[in-house]
Amino acid sequence: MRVVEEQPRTRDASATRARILAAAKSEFARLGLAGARVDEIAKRACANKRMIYHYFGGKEDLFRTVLVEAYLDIRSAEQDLELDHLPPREALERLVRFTWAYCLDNPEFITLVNSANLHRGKHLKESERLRSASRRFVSMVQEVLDRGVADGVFRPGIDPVQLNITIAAIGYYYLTNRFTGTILFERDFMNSKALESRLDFNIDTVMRLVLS
Amino acid sequence: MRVVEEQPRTRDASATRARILAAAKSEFARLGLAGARVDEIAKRACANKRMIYHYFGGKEDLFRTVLVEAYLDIRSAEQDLELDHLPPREALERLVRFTWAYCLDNPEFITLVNSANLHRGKHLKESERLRSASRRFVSMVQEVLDRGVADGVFRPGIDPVQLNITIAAIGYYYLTNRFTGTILFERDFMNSKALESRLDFNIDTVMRLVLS
DNA sequence: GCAAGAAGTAACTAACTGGTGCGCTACTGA
DNA sequence: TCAGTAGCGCACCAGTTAGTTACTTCTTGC
Repeated sequence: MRVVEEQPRTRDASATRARILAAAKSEFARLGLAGARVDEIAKRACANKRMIYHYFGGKEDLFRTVLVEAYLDIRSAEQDLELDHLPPREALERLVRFTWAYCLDNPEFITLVNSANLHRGKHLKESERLRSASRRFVSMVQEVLDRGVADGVFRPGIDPVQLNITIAAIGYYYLTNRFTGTILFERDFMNSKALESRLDFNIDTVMRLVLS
Repeated sequence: MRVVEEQPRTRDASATRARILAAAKSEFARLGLAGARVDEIAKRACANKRMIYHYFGGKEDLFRTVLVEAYLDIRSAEQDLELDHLPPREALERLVRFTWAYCLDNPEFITLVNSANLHRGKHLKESERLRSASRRFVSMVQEVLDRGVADGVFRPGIDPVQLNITIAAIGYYYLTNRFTGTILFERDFMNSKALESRLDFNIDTVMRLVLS
């Protein structure tokens, strides 16, 4: 049982840290690592710039923290899907829907990942925590595939990593390139009908890929 | 033995312009719009910074030019595929292989497109030339689909734009996110065997999607 | 109640960055 | 031949940027 809440302190290290992190996430997502400004992050966090250096060390380290947290967030959300409680087909469809919805609801995630890769992944290299979370995720998908094969609904021999990449790709690409896509293909990528069509198309793509 | 070539002119506007454009493409691709440095571009182009402002107006305009040229290049290469000379299945497989190979051989293209979208496509907005090139491309794919349906090998009702997006996505995503992918999934994304597997997987994905 | 450390602030700096003013030089057309 | 122009280079600027120094203020354990 939570005792007293804790009275509104004028100083609150963890709250300040969290505000900085949120502001940084938003700014790095909006402008990239090079484009984001430390002063602006501090301003938006209603914190003094000095605090960024105090809590995170520097701009690059702040970016690293933001990035790792963003990845841990999605991995954690994936675990909550509880795919093992569903029949294989439904489980897979649920994963496709989730991946799509997550990118839609967390547009910063996409641009952060893009920035991370622009910098050749160097901000992610050390994180064992992330690697093990990813391992869990792959096993989860592997398990769905195995059950599907056992039930005779999925064809055997599908690599869960390739499948994951494809599921992410068909949603992620559409959303990250929505601006150039809208211009080049002269259609609105983001109205609700377009979004619905794309999701349907993606579910269809994945199902045709795995069904036996 | 070097033949005449064209005598080494001390001044060559179009050559200088081209060197700047090439250096800019490389730098913008490597570091993004905000990360690239005008001084560095000039240095790598063996040109004076002043020339960048003379030929292109400014950093943003230079980026716009680089971006439009990059898009025109891929659209032009797509037209050279001559898909209409091939049976529908072969035509489509050829397109998938081409898209993959193009991203592999022109890694700058991917990061330039990412940068363009980070800036919400604003550098592409005016280019009618690009829109019409894209229109031609979509018709080309539409025509392949139509022939496939007529031949009874493809199922009807497939949207060529959605198909294009998917073909691009499954290659592009793998390559643009190869750094984080390599780390998270603990496998080398770029050795020749991995690349071959991915291409096979992608061809399979697209074929299963369209075959009747 | 008080010392000590943690949270927070403001002003500063050294280096950098996009962009220019201006003059020099080679080519070209009449 | 020679004036005009386009290509080019130097040196500079004003604004910005990541990071720091030196300080004050609050909180907490004892």
